[in-house]
Amino acid sequence: MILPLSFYKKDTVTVARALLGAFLVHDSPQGRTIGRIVETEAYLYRGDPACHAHRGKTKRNAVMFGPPGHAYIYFIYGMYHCFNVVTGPEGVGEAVLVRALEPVAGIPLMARRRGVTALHNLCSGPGKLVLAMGMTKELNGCPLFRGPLTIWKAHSFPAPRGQVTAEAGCPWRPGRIESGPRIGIRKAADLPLRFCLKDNPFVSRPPR
DNA sequence: TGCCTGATTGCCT
DNA sequence: GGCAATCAGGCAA
Repeated sequence: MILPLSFYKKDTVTVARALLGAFLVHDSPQGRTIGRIVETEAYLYRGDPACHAHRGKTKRNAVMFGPPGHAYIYFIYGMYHCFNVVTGPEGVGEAVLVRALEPVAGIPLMARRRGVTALHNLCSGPGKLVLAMGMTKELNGCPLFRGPLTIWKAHSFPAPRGQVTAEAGCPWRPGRIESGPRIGIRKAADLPLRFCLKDNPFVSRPPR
């Protein structure tokens, strides 16, 4: 079941936690890839200087101020992109950064796109997973409940050809979520807005 | 294992 | 003009 628009209308931290275990599905011309979300970060409109929207709407962050349930993909460090899920009502700039996936399907395609083969290295970082999933800036602003890029509820994805990874049937439970400070930011570096599945080997780095 | 650095470019001050 | 929600590789311990 594809997560409906209503899923994204809850508050941003709730969405960041609820996305853990869900499946990100991208149908590209090269084929389908699927990854299970295992690490997220929340970026809040108010009281969070690290949030792109903190200083108001600009050309770059405009999508964050649009309706929830859409992709916010931005260019960073001259060579990478990061994928976010827009949350909060229209006019409020909040989003959830997806930081790591557990590869589920289309793994050979992911490996080709990344130029590496180790499973735990395919999607273990925000820049890595965008490459592995074949997402581009063209998807910036696209809805996540219809179209080529969708997010499916944990436990609900009908695995292709009956193939399921061992972890695919193991969605998040409250006790299995760990939180801590976000990664790679200087401002508001102490806020505990990073969430990941406890002991999951596919996170970008283990929580401190 | 872990720290440090270079690569590379669009956007904002 | 400087920075940025990153990554891979090099080098030291």
